[in-house]
Amino acid sequence: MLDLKLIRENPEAVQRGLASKGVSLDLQPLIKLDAERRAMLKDVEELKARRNTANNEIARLKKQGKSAETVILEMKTTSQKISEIDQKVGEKAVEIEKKMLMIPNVPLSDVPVAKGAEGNKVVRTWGEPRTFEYKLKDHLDLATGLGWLSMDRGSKITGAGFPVYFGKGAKLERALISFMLDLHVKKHGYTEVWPPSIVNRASMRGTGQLPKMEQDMYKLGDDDQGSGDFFLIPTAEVPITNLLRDELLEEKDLPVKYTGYTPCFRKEAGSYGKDTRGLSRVHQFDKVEMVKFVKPETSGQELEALVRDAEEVLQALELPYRVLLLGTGDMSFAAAKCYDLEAWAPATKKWFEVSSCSVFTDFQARRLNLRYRNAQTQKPEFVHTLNGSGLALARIVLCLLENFQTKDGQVEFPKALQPYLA
RNA sequence: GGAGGGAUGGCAGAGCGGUUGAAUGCGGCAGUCUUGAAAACUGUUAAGCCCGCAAGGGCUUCGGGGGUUCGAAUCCCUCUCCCUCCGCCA
Repeated sequence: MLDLKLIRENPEAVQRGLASKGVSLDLQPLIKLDAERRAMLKDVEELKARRNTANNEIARLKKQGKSAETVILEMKTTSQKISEIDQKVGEKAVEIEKKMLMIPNVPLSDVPVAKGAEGNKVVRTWGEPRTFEYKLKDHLDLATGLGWLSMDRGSKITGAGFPVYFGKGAKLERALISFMLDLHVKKHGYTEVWPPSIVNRASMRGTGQLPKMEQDMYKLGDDDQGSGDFFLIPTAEVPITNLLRDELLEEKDLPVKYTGYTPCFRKEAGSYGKDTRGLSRVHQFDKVEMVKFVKPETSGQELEALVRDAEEVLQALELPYRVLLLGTGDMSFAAAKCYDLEAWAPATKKWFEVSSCSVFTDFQARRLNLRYRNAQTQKPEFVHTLNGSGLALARIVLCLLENFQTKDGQVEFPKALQPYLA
């Protein structure tokens, strides 16, 4: 959520920021609603001030044993008026919030402005795509042939896009999860978290998946209005970031760094037929995520550190990759700045996004009502939140299979992984 | 699933229709003492919103929503969550 005050006082700048994200949204109706609400608020607050003094008056009169009838009579009509205006103010506030929740975050000033993916910039690459003197199988043929993966059986028991792993394929998932968590915990100083994979509506709203992207989420329960409905998480970002929702942290406790594994569930509505072979785009996959809560002034450097933490996994796995700084047109709803890591798949001959590292500035913190007490001013301020995949498994498996297959159709996994596969 | 008890400030915990925004303790901050620290003592310390250049003023908030009342942290209804006991269960 953006700061309403910012929108009120600096609508042009906000409008420009939104436009760079490809969002054409007229802020004027919102600004008008806000002005109307504040005007009414002023009226009702005056009435309430009068009521408060009258209440004291009544109490005093009663204590003295005098009659308070005239004041009470006056207050009857005043209270009536108050509740009428209060209701209108409340209606405006609901409308305002509804609009506010639909407005995306604005990009930071150093994000390249572009309409679509063409604005993305490769900021660095690591490793050389290997060349092979023998013909490569793509990951699907390879893994299916080895008996490690079955998309067909996944379709049978659930539906298209739900992979089933067997034998070494299954163990590979477990190995990657352990390997990544160990790296982030032991080397990068994150605290390991094992959260639920089902969250409530408030959590989905807190990180920004709702209300905008509801059609992309798997939803449980049939209660559309109430708070009792649940969602399967699309990423561990949701449960882990919401862990601290509605809390007031101490500055000395920042940064808070969590890492956790969860399965991820995505409907991927509207992306059928696009890049869907094998493991490249599935409805359920495993992911290790990193989440950070930081002081605002450090969030820039924390983003760079986050990207490096994710890169280190790829380096340890010896997978050639490139780092993309996303342009304004390709960024997600809540992000202010985002780097994607893409690993090379030599048989499919494509770069696959295996990590996305973003800073959300105070956008999520506002929705989450997550603040810290500034040690100097002693005032609560919103934290900045960040998260990044470290990394997303299905596609990493895809890349590992294609990069490390041998001439005889086997797979020789990178050294770092071998202790976990033993 | 059944039966009870509870939810109050950063935390712990009083209050149970009218000077209660809320006692007290802890924590935080400032000071006294001290070579310095600790201890002790003194003072101070909620958040959000609105008006205002500011000084300052006002409103709201005692889990969420609704109701009763001139007036609700306090009474009623409802939802959510937590605790205890019983049942069921990996």
